[in-house]
Amino acid sequence: MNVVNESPRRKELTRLAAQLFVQEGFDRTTVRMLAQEMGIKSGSLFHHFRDKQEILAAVIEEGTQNALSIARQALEGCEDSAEARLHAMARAHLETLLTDRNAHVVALYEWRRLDAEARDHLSHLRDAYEALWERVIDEALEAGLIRGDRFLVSRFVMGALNWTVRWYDPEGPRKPEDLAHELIAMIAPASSDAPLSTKV
Amino acid sequence: MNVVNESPRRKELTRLAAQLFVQEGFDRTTVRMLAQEMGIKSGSLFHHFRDKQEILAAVIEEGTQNALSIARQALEGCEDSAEARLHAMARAHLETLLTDRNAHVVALYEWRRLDAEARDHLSHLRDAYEALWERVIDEALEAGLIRGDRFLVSRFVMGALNWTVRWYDPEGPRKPEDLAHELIAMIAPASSDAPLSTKV
DNA sequence: GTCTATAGCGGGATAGAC
DNA sequence: GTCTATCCCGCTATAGAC
Repeated sequence: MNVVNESPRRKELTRLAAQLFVQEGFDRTTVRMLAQEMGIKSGSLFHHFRDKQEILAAVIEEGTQNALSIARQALEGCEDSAEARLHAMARAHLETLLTDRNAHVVALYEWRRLDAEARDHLSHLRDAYEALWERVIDEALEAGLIRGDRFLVSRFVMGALNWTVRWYDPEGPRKPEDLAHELIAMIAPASSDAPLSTKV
Repeated sequence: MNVVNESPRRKELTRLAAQLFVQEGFDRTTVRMLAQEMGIKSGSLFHHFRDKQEILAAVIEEGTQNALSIARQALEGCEDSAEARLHAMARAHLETLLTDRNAHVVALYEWRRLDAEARDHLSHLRDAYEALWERVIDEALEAGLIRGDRFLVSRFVMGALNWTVRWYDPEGPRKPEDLAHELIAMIAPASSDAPLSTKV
């Protein structure tokens, strides 16, 4: 139902909702606030969405879908070294989180607010995105760029990236790309250099 | 006011509140739910706390204070290598997050829900805890155990640790200590070995 | 597709008896 | 320190006119 109903109007409303959800959190965002931001009255909102839950689901679907396609695009553009691919992935992730500052953040931080039905419907999307991450991590492990457990490394790296939302200052000197670079420098022993002797 | 008013009763109520805040989130936890968990009626709750905000502040103060003293304790017990200290710090952090599963999680995940006054009152506590982290990171940098920017490394490491709350399974095979070990193995090139030739 | 008006509910918090 | 009773408010969602 959501996947099909993609009128430009609805997409625009979804974009505005994402902004508010990031600023205030889903629970504290009222339908009145949403309506005002959209330039309509609260009653009119329910012509576009069945209920508040459906707005959240739309935002999260949009956010994950977007992150997924941007990440895929970034990876297509670099088939070279494992390090370049890891960097591209981290950079794409951070840009959807910190530059966009919208739907992807909601997807990560308000996932638990989805009802069972929506979680069920959207989990395959999230899984696809995480699978992309695990593949890139795998390549980096095989290349000897990093070391450790595949699962744990993925979680730690994504955690480090996801948490940037809490402290990153867009007005500051560092760009998302810089963060991506620094993170990889932190976990890859000899960045852009010979692999380790001890392969895992 | 909060600092002084530390009756055992209030402490117990704070502990119960922390549990609910973790499970449901602050916004979705009603005073009626809190009261029921405490075995009293909702009206009685306001004999112990002025309002719902004050409960949150009490939980976060407790959680941060506790994390701080446990971390200090852990560091006192190991004055040896920078790696041992880093490990002790990560382990202490994870245990207050994942074993306790209580106030420290609330302190991290519901900080934004504090009103301006409470944030002002509690920020020095949070700063003290983060300063502890930065000191340990500094030592590790100076020892050549890890490399990178002091500020960014701190944020990345804390982010990786804080995000574990989202995926860690207490029933699974891995203990918090294992996670601490794996994280350090990921960022320290030659764990428990000679330092790098390239000091930062 | 948007409006006004409002139903219906559940939230935080208070008052005063015990 | 806890109870009952209740106020008042703001929230989500609906109904029907335009």
